[in-house]
Amino acid sequence: MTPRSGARERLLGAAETLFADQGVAATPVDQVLARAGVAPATLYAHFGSKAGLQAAVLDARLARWDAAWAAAVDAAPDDRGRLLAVFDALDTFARGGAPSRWCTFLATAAGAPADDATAAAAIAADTELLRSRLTELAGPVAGDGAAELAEHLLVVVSGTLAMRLRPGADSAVARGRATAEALVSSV
Amino acid sequence: MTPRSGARERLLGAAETLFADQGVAATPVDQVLARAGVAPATLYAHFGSKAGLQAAVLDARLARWDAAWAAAVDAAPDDRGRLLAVFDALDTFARGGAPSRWCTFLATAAGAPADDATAAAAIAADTELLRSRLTELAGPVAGDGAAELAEHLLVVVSGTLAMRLRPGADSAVARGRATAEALVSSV
DNA sequence: GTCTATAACACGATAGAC
DNA sequence: GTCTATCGTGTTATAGAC
Repeated sequence: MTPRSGARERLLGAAETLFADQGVAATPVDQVLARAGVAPATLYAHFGSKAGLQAAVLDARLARWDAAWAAAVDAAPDDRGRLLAVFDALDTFARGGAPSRWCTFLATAAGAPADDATAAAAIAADTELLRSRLTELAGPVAGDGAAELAEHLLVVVSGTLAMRLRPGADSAVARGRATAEALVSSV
Repeated sequence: MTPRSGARERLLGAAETLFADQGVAATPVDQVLARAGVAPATLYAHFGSKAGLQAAVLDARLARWDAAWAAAVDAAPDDRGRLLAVFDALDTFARGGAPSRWCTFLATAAGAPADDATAAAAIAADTELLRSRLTELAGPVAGDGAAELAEHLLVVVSGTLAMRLRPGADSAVARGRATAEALVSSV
């Protein structure tokens, strides 16, 4: 499916890992090049700039997150499980070969000036996916209150991701899920 | 109390504003110097490095946040209001002369490598303040469930801050408060 | 498309006078 | 303590050969 260009794919993979580990700003282009085993001019031929590479990484990553979440929803046994499957997906996404410290999209927004167009587009796409799918999945659980419950869960999912930056990051998803369960149960 | 050195105070103020607006990494030292109207050597005489300046900004900011939150708690009319006063404080803190895009401490953690000692200390101090005071304030509302409710609210507060990075940042605090109210009401 | 080599620049930090 | 001037380094991006 993906048209193969060895250098291009290696650049995307190297950049995704390094950007996630260290942040985009703290990752020199040289380091991406070294990890990918590619020459500078090749990177600029494909992506035009470091920002272009970053945008390509974000695109690829949103598609993979979308797929991972969809798979977790499919694997859940009932309506409630499907709504909470976002936490299963968060838990397994990193293990499925998607290196992440907390959240690529929030990190991009946080690391860029407020008016950066690339960052704004990335965080907007991620937010839209979260809000629309949560609303859809909340329907069978909350009926007319689906939009409101989805909005609550969007806050909780965002909070779960942010908790990964605080001490005790390892238990962030478990704690976030507990909060989400309390909200779902109160409907 | 604070020994006055005009240049020092101006540097702290300029750095707090610029770091909050653009992020630390995206803010060159030159820009802080220009805004403060101070020469490079003066900054290094006072703070030793850009990281030293950042640490000083974080210290001052945690103290101010602590005070602003405490004031909001005092102004609340009842136990439930005191527990939710953290949202009042979030709403008014920025207006009270504390420039912020989302959260200085989370932004510091997000912008630094995972093993950065300065960033880790800052986020740990902020987290400890949030957790301990929320637990204390949850006591009269939730009794034995205070610790659990506080943990939920810590997730929601973190989520509220993260929502400021998503589209619709202006309503982030209002939406976060609504989520918190749903949790408090379900106890 | 990919390479080697290097240009052009911005940044953090310092030297030395006052 | 504060200034002016500058150094050294690391970084992004490009030129030109293959």
